[in-house]
Order: sequence, then C-alpha cells, then structure tokens
Amino acid sequence: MIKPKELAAERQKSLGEYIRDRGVVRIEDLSREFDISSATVRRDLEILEEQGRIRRVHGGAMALESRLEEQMFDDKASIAFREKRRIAEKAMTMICNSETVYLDGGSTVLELARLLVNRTDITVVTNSLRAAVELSGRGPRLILVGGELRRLSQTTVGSWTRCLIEQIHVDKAFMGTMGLSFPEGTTTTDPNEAYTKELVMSRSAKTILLADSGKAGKVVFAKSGDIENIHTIITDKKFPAHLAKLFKKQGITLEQV
Amino acid sequence: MIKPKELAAERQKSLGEYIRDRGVVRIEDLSREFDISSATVRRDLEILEEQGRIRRVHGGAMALESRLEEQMFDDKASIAFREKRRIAEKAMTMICNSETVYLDGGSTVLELARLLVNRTDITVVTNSLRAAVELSGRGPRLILVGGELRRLSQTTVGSWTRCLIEQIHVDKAFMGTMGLSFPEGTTTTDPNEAYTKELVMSRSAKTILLADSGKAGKVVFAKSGDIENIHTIITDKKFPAHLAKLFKKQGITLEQV
DNA sequence: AATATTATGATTGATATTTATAATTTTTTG
DNA sequence: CAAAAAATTATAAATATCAATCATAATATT
Repeated sequence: MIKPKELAAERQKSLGEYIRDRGVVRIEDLSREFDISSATVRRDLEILEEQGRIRRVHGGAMALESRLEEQMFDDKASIAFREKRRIAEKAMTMICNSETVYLDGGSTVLELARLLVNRTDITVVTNSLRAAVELSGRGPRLILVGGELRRLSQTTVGSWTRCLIEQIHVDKAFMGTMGLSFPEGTTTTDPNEAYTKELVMSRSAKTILLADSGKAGKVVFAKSGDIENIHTIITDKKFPAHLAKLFKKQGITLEQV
Repeated sequence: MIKPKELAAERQKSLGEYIRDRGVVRIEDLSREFDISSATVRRDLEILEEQGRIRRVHGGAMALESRLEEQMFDDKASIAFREKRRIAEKAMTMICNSETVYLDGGSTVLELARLLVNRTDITVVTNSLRAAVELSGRGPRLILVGGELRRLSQTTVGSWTRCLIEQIHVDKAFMGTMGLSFPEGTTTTDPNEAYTKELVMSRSAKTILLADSGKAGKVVFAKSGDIENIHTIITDKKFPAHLAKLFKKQGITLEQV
C-alpha cells in the first residue's frame, strides 16, 4: 500500500497540531514520524514560527501557548468556575434597562460579559479585550477604552486610558481584583492596571466588586482601590465571615451567592 | 459509469462541495475524479478562490476553516486572498526597525497584522479589534485606539477616538479603504469611520494605502481622505493603468505586486 | 449555417518543493 | 578550554507543480 504524500500545507497544519499536543518535539522525531527529510521539517518549522504558532529551539520546536495566559483564561477549566459564573449571574441582575456599565478585566467579569450578549438595551464600556471580543458580534453598544495592551490581563492600561475614561460617566462599574482585604482594599500586581482601576471607580456612580472567595485576605503589590469607593461586593458562600462582617460595617452591601 | 459532461458553473459548484467535504484535495485527484484535465481544475480552483470559497495551496486546494465565523462579520477576507496577502507582504517590508505604525481596519490590513506577530521591535497602534486580537498574544507593543465599536468593520470610530489619536504621532499609517478613485480620493460607507481615517492620516508621517484592484474606481458615500495625503499605494497587477498614471502624476508612489 | 465567443486540454518554460550534501555554527563532553 | 558531536544553514540537484500559450472543441450569437 502506497500512502500518497500529504499536501505541504496539510502537513504543516498536522505538524503544528502534533507540536501543540506534545509541547516539545525534536526534529529527528518529526522527520521520522511524518516520513520527510529533516530539511523539510526545518522549513516547515520556519513557516510555523513566522506565523507565530510555534517557537523553534535548538534541536526541535516548542508549542507556543503561554501557560500563564491559558491558566488565567482557560475558561471552563479554571478552578472556581462555578462560583465565578454564579457571581456573574447575580451581577447581571443588577444591570437595569438602558444603563451604561463598565466591565473591568478578569475572568469573573468576563463571565458577566458573556451573559450580556443579548442585552441590546445597555451600553458597555470596557478596557478588556476579551470582553470586547465576546460582545463584538452582537449585543450592547460597545465602547472600548483605548490604551496600551497589557498582555497578561489582556486589558488596556496606562496613561492613554485616561483620555477616554475622564470623559465618561457610567452608572455601574463591575470590577475584578487580584486581592481583597481589610483595611488595604483591592490590590493588583500591575501599577498601571491599578491606576486605571482607580480612575474608573472615580467615574462611576456605583462600584460593584466581583470577587470569588479565593481573593479574600489576599494582598498583592499595587493598591487599586479604597474600601470606601466600593458599594457592593458579590462573592460566594465560602467568603470568610470575619471579613464579611468588617466590610458590612463599612456600609458595603455584601452578596454571597 | 459515464456521467454526462457537466456545465462549467455546475462543475465548479461540485468541485467546491467536494473540497468542503474532504477538507484537502490534490489537483491530481480532482482531475481523475471529475474526468477533466488538470488545467481545467486549476482554472476552476482559481475561480473558486477568487470567490472566496476555497483556499488554493501548492498541489491542491483546502476548504476554509470556519465559514460560519467568517461570515458573521461579513468578512471579505477570503476573496482575492492571494492579492491581499501579496500586498500585505510588500507592506511589511516597508516597516523599519523600532518604528511605530498604525493599522487601520479591513481585510488587507488584517493580513498585514498577521505578518507582524514576530516583530517585537515595533509598536502598533490600531483601531481594529481583529488586528488587536491577532497581536494580543505576542509580538509588537500594542496600543488600542478607544471609541465606539462599529460592528460591521470591527473598528472603533467616532469622537472618542480623537482623545487618543490626537495625542500620538506614528511613522507610517497602513490604511484600508472601500473605494479609491480620482479625483475623489478614498471613500468609505460610514461617516464616523471616514472621520477617524482622516484624523489618523493627519497624525502620520507617511500614509500607505493598501487597496486591491477591486477598489479601483469605486466611490462610496463618505470621503475618508484626500489624494494629497497619500504617499504610497500598494495594489495588485490588475490595477487599471489609467488610474495608476493619474496617481503617479500626483507624486504618489504606486507599487503593484 | 456561418461566425464569434468561450471552454478545454496539451505543451512547455518558469516556479516551487523536496532531498542530499557540504560548510558553518552551536552544544556537549572530556 | 579544546575536541567531538550534534544541529543548523547554505548550496545544488532532482522532482513536482504552476502559469502562459496555443490549437482544438464546445457553445452561443448572428
């Protein structure tokens, strides 16, 4: 039985998938597995690298999917996905007709964005590229906040964001966070991101924090918001009681779903 | 079993379906299966590719990945793909080290974006959501222009875009267009989009227009740029000679690839 | 029926792809 | 640190595919 050689383009696709599956492969293996010369493997890898699909290393190639990004955004697989969705569902009920809302970055807020694809009555302002993509096809009127894209969070941050945010006013801002504690408030890893968050909260009538209990008590590098600026926190049942008490004492509405 | 010879158009339809079913086919197989010469197969494939129904590759043809997704945005990316990619490749050679470039919307410019995934030395400013997504993983420093998202083009437009664009200055702006004619210049369907385009061109040292020959002589609703503001036009060989002459007389560099 | 138009298939020089080999670079090992 | 091993790049030859051309067949037009 003579197996007809694969088409070059077809083979390159297969090669890419093969590499994605294994993570790393040596040229020797690819050459044997696909029954092509090492020169051809090299040329294919070169093409795949140009397309940004893989990264070539001495002796072979690596799959090029930033594990960090995957973990951060590998939607359904992430831990606490259920909690996050319930939190997002609760958040949605708080959006009234023809309101203008702000959507921050983070996986919980992204869940909220997904729930808004049929809300054509509202206006969404966001600095989250992922949220924007979710809502780009149909749904709310969508306003993107410009600025430099921060790769890790896939949000626009920095001084450019000011130009637009300073000119708007939203009814409700739905914010994510890395850490939530008392009395530090909300904290995040990147100062630019923190700055943008504070700015948004200052332009919003109400600030609603979406934070699963995993964030409770955590403090990371940069402060992104004062306790006083938060109106509502939506979290899950596992949120520590002592923290809940402290926040309530501050006049914050704390919803546990 | 001898089939009565099909009509050309009919056969092309069958060919298209055959390719969609298999995903990938080589010309040899199509020639045998449909009992036509390889020359005819090639001609048919050329037509099918022009219509954006398949993608031709060396040795055969491939079905397009996700037809549904593409059509969602009224995507013209797959028609005249070859011309568009060649134009984009030419455009890429014009981007020098550590430059800052602007990427407009449109399928040709989107092709250019795809070629920039490994250019970590440059900075890209764009109002195109799709270009942003292409470059969001890795590659150039990426700055998004904020504003209201126009669904059809997937670009941000309108007065919000001003806040950021007015504060920047780019080395080269790579612009798309719906129509290109003389003496009208570039035209597009949406006035907001036209406004944003003009603004960008005023903030760029050089404006490079990426326009396949299908745009030549077309005039649509809103004027998006004067002839005088264009420095270079990159188009394909089929660009009408009389228009080419006129543009060159205006001092515009016209590259036909 | 005569003619023009278009489609097809064969031919061929031009391109593109693959492989093998030699030269160079990088990595490993003693 | 240098020699050996391995991998990459560069080059050239062999092969396969493509695009242009032209003669012929099929179809449409007058």
